[in-house]
Amino acid sequence: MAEGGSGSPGGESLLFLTDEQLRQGIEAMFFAYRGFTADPDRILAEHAYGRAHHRAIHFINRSPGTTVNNLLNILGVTKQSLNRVLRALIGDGLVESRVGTRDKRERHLYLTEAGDALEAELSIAQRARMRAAYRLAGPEAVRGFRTVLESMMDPEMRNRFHALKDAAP
Amino acid sequence: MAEGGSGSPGGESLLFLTDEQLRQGIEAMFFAYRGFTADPDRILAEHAYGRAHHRAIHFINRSPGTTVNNLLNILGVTKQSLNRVLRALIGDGLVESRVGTRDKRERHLYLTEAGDALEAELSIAQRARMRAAYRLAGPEAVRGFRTVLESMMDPEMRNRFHALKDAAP
DNA sequence: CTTGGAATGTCAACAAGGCTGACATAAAGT
DNA sequence: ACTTTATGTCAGCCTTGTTGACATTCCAAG
Repeated sequence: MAEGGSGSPGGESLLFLTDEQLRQGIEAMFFAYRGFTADPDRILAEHAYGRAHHRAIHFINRSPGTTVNNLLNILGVTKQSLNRVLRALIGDGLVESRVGTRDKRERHLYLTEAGDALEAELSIAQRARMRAAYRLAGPEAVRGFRTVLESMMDPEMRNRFHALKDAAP
Repeated sequence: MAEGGSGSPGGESLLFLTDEQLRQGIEAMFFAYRGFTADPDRILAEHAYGRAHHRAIHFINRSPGTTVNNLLNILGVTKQSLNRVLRALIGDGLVESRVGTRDKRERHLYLTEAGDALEAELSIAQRARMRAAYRLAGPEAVRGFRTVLESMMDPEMRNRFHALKDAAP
């Protein structure tokens, strides 16, 4: 209506940009995300945790020693929200919080052995779903998948995503 | 660890199935979904609604006259949760609920003019983000994107997704 | 050395949107 | 006619997000 995405396509094949195609993409994102979180959600429920705990555990595992503030920016929640989750994880002995040596205001976060175990349980399940989808779709499709997802991110999030990627061995 | 996704790849190029690649895909999904919902979230906040309202509005628009139970299955929430959202939308005059003629137990849901207006506002914003991402990535990547997302869905959700697709003109 | 600002943590209150349980009503089956 | 099933509603609880206020601790600038 406003942008005329469903108008007559130009000379090239722009049929993949019609409103109907876009709507299907939107719905695909919705349904796929449900599948994406389904397996971890089941595991988390057994441990009386939620997605918020999963996210914290994931990114602490990804960047051991990360500060609370860094985690805050990655997760995009308030410190009060994150603090509630971290308190639970620290209290349950899954996460260790060490006062910074250089800057003692900072708390550096690490997974304990128990935290590592839960992280492994969660990520193995989530990777299994991902691996099955990747295998079924093939490498070509996976490249496209990654390309579109990156284009969909806010620029700031894209930077964080790349920073994480590049930090990996 | 458990499935050995990072072991030596087979004869073909299976490097896209390494744990590291899968982890990057997982993180890409997380960050992309944030972008995916960001624009609607902003609009919804102005109207004092949330994502739950958006989802209901989207699928009522997609299948006018759908029953509450059908919507329930698509959204994957309890009827009590959905009811709270529907009551608000009906009370605010965005959705109309008509008692079924054949089976009077059913309520058939329709968007009013006002509901249509909000739906348009939301979906225009969301499609704009999607369109930009699609255009940047190109048709080939979009095909891959769609393929991987479909493979990631639970089978039941994949069926619902296809049913919606095929119902479209 | 003092002070301002930044990083962290805590407490309290509140809202959105999940959930379960209890229940009313209409339709369908026996 | 009575029971069962399907559907929708209401009430209450929980997680996880939000703001606001405030204490603490420390670095760094004046």
